[in-house]
Amino acid sequence: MKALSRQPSQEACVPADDDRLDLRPVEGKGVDEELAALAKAVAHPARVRIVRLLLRRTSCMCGDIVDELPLAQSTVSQHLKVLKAAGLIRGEVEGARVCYWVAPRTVRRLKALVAAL
Amino acid sequence: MKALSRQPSQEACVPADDDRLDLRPVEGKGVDEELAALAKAVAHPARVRIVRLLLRRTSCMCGDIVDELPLAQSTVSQHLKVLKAAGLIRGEVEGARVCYWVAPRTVRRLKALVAAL
DNA sequence: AGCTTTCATCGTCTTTTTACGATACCAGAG
DNA sequence: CTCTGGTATCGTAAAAAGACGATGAAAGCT
Repeated sequence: MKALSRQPSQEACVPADDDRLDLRPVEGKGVDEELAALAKAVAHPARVRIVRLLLRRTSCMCGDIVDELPLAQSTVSQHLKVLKAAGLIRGEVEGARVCYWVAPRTVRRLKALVAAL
Repeated sequence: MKALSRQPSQEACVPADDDRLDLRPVEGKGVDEELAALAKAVAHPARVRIVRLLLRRTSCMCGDIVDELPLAQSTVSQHLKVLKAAGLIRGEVEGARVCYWVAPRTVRRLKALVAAL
């Protein structure tokens, strides 16, 4: 059933996310809310850390994130939930574990919105 | 007494903020907190709006911000306080009014930190 | 001196965030 | 099937954020 196991040692573990150019506007009424929402997702040191961890890792990383942070497992899980809700990361159940990776498209969007300031 | 009145129609109202290149690191322990703090300052639609307003205006803008937002004056004042505390904007009393402008250096710093993700 | 305008701060209330332990869930090992 | 390890979710508590009206302070006008 095509188990999509973590790629052993390739460039990154991002499952071919949308890589096209983003043509959406970078300012306007709704865009303010969009930027605010993305900024809020990153508005916590632990979540910044998580995003960085996922970006730097060549493999998918699962709950090893918990070991990297001085927080309880449930708290880390909450932060992951926030990041996922914002679309910054994605997660997929991998047997007993869960594999997380960043959503490059949303990260690019965040960069574009901030850069457009 | 050199009243520093709002420049009538020049490029921007930014009073010659530090314009040198920023050589501080863009990742690391303390940097996560720095980015988180800056992101938090922008993690609200009203504050994004304010920053944009101040960036786009050729004149300084004062409490006209209040007229642009669907919020009470005290609430807007609070948002301005948050932005000022984060170093993203600066304010100076101008007679009975207060002149706000963005701090380009901090905005650049934010852009650098996000771009480095 | 009074009055008005402009803005900040205070006090209060409501909502959201953050954090944790406890518990439930699910997949794999034995 | 039972146990175990890895996660998510629940319940709860504390803290912070967000919003508003009321009040206060300073400046300018009459």
